[in-house]
Amino acid sequence: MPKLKKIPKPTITRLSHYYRQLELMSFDGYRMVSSEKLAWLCQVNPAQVRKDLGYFGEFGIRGVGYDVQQLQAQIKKILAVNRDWNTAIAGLGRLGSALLQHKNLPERGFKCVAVFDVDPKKVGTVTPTGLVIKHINEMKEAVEELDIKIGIITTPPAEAQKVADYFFDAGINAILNFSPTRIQAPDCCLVENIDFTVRLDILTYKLTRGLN
Amino acid sequence: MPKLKKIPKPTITRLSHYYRQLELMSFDGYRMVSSEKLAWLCQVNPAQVRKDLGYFGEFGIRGVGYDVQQLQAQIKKILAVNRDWNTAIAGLGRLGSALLQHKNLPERGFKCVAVFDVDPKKVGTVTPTGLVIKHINEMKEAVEELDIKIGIITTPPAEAQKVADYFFDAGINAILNFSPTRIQAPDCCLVENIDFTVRLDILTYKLTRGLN
DNA sequence: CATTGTGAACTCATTCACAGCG
DNA sequence: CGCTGTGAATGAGTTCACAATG
Repeated sequence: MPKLKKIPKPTITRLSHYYRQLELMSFDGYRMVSSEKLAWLCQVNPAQVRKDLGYFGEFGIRGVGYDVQQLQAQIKKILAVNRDWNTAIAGLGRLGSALLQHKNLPERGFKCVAVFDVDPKKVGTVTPTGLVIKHINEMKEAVEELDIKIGIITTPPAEAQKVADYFFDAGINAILNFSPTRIQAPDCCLVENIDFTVRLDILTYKLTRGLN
Repeated sequence: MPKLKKIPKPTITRLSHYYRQLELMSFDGYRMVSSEKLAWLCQVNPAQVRKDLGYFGEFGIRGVGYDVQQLQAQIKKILAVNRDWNTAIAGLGRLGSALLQHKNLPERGFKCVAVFDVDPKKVGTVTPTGLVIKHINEMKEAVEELDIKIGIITTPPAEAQKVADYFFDAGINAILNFSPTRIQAPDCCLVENIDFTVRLDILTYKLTRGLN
């Protein structure tokens, strides 16, 4: 019985990692897994695994462990990835195109159903995935028509906020932002940032201090 | 005088954000900034900004604020990005190619000086940036010769660990991993992961719970 | 006198340790 | 008996609140 307690943000991140490992184990034919083994695979503490799962229910069998497929299904439901999610990519440079054709995303249920740009050379042309590139001012109609739930921003930094505002305006309230910009969003909206240079900065910092 | 206290990991991430905002402000001609303004720009608490900086020294002027350019220079030094860092990309699919040609990275001093793949169709050919694609078993020599410090992995997940091991073996101990794989690394080595699907999972989770 | 720098208070997250149970 | 589930203990990180000061 799910304790109604506040769930730590890092728990969600870890659930995603558990999910992937369970997927791999399932592939490899494993039927059961202990918190210890799953923890080892995800490089966390076994108690952490049990606590994380404990926020959402009792999924294990004492003395035995967790049923791999069953736990996978449970986490799928928790993360709400037991369904497809339509996405749209704005900014069809090299990075945007790479994401568009990235196998991983549709496999996991993230379908890119629309792409936007402002470059007149691109707008109107067809992507390798068979989508006609739309102008960002066509966003509102596209979002409604195609039931888009997540906006992915791969524009240059200078354009990112503008594009985000278009997305919000079109009724999207979840954004995955690849541009190195802090996006200002309304309270009702979510932004997840993926910023390479921040991660590289962390590496250089640690490389020059005595590691860790 | 830098207090010799343990520095929280999130502090480094935020320093990178401060750095970018200072860069932008510097561009826009601002000379001074208060912790309050910088905090607002980075969407954090002003006390957080002061505490973060406080770990490394006293950079401000009481009653006035911080000198934009000076603070920028200080953070540059802290993050060790006041110099160039040579990188290598392994896995020249669409994502790897996109990163290779990404303007942002060389601008910030991250120079890709070598690229690796295993595909015989790719090895030996020349990238748009003028690099001859090498086979991963040529890594050791390349790393020494070209003084590569950071390895970037953009291979499919199944190859990631193998490529990481090649990197470690070649004497690299910092890796930026774009494949959705938990990489096992020796204690002396650093891995930063950039995993889109985890971030998308966070969005879907939050979208289906009452936001946040 | 506005704003920094920082100990102290607080909030959030992880780990321990063991009771509960199949 | 072994492993889960969880309250209690610990640890990490953030925010408060105010003294220090240019």
